[in-house]
Amino acid sequence: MRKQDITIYDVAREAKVSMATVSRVVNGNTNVRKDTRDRVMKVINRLHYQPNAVAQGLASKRTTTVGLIVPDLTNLYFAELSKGIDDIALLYKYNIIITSIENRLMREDQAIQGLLNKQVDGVIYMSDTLPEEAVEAFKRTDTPVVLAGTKDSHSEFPSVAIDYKKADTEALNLLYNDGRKNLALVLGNPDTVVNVQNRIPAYKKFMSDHNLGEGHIYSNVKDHSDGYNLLSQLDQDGVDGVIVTNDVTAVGILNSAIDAGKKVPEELEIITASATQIASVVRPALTAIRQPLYDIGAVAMRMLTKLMNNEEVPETQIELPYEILKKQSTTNE
Amino acid sequence: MRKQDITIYDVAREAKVSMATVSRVVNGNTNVRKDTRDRVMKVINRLHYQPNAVAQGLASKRTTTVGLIVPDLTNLYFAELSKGIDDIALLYKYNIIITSIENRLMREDQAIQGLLNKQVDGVIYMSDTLPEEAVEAFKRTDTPVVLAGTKDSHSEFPSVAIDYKKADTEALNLLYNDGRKNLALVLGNPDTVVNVQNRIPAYKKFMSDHNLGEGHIYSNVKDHSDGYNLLSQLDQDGVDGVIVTNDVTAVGILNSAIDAGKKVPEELEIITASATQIASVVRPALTAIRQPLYDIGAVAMRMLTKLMNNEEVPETQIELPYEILKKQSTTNE
DNA sequence: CTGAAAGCGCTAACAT
DNA sequence: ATGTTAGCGCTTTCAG
Repeated sequence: MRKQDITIYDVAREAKVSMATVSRVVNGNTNVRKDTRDRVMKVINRLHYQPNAVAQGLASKRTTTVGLIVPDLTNLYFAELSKGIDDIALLYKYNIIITSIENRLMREDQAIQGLLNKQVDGVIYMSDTLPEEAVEAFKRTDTPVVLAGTKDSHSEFPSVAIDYKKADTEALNLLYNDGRKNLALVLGNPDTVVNVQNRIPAYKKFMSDHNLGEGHIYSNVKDHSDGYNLLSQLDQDGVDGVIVTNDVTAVGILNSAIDAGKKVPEELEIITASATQIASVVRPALTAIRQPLYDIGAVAMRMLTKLMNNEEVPETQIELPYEILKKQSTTNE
Repeated sequence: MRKQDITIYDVAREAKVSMATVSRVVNGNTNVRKDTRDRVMKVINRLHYQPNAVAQGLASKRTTTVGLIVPDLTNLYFAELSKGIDDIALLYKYNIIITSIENRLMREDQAIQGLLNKQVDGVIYMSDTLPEEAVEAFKRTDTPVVLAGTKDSHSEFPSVAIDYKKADTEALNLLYNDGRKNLALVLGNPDTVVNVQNRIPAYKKFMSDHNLGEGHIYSNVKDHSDGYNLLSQLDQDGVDGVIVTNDVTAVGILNSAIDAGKKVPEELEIITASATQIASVVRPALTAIRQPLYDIGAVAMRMLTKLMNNEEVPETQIELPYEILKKQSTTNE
């Protein structure tokens, strides 16, 4: 496979020690006399020896590799989560195998099984939907899993996220205080755990608490173009304030309004429930629930390192603080 | 490691065949009688046997894993490239190990070495800079490498990209035909191969061919805020048309202009040299050189699969067609 | 502190 | 068509 294939055996021979000793110095085992350690190190450097991680993995049953399951890399929401994960993984010397499941050729449970076959030491799961087969796949294994930026319906798995209910309620309240009474909620997939258990109930409760009627929930609005096309419906329904879960979708609505000569925020207020770089870069900039995506990823990965080392993890259901960033798509009165 | 650790040996015993035969059916080897194959398959399913990819990798010296080296996952340029890579990798059943090198804790050659230690079957390199140590690291190995969305200075490595010189010249010409004479070039890192060998020479040649003087090249303008702050300099230099390599940077300039009440495109035309989703989502939408990022990634990965199988690859320096997307940041007269 | 030896789970000749 | 037998390169008892 490699041009030069220096093995631990070559080093042992050259340094006149056993492979066991070489293994010890490679792994930083302290039970090696300083001068033998130095001698071995010298040979390692001279021969440019590099341990074969696959062989190490087979022998030690640890691959120092974690698997990431993510719907779509080109969605900045996941990219920013991944960055937090990646930085902490680097810190703890773990490699990352990424499996993208947007492609319909790959189901969630297949993705999980594939990672387990690769003997990853842990998995971070970022998809907003966790099908039953995926739950089963996780339960069949001892490999630890952490959910990042999402939750499962029974809180069976460790997770790092924010309090979506509270955040949405606060956002709705902002619109309400700006005088908006015809509030709408725009969702992508309406069947995700977060939507079913948090966003939709929070919305319904808010509407009923404030006697605002049934309101309007729009589902399956997933990208810029869906958002763009939704505007006419919003107009028709007389919506004057809207929470949009995905910020690219929110930008679609915004651009549609701009192109139609509809004033944002005067005639329509928009809040995106997940701010990525895109939300801050458009004009008018979008008021947003800022989830600490990088931190969510980082904390999730940190928790996973503990789980992989069988360390004590006192709290496995973590909620990080969010922030409501008031920008130009709300009047903020 | 796993709760249930069914090995090929267990299957062999239960199916009353040798492990070799089990291995054969697992790997789709045809030299197995149909009824034994069926019997083995039945046991595999009953026991939920899953091959240990690490052991397979050690024995076969192939890991069906490729390494990706990427500067920054949250840059859509790389995310879109990665998506193309990922889709083709899935098609050919390769897993992907991602190594991000933006973090200063990780040098290019260390990233490469790390991937080689993991015994990846191939590497796709996406960073726009390829330091000498990285070149050396690649040369020390037989593991194939493909550059995606970038080039190396001596065309030593297979690569998939576009003709940057031609594209830039065409973009400059568009500005010129719109009547702009004070043209500028805005770069991130000025020392990348693409900038040094393609963009800067193309710019200089264009300026001199059209007697437009020295022109202005601005370097190290890397993000939205850098772009935002650059506007005053552009004003000072009387620039009326600008090519910006990074589209987030371009948006920074655009937003700065909007906020300063400067009309785009009337007073300043902007073309971004790499269009991601962001370029099309801002208003006015950015005129752009549309690089087929997804395709570049896909073609690079496809080429890598051939290289990994020692197949013939007639052309290793591939240039894909680009497109100039005329949008609202140029007048397009 | 160091070495010998037995695997880790699988593939790949080589036999039969 | 199937079985036998060496490894792949390393870690990890177990002795000493």
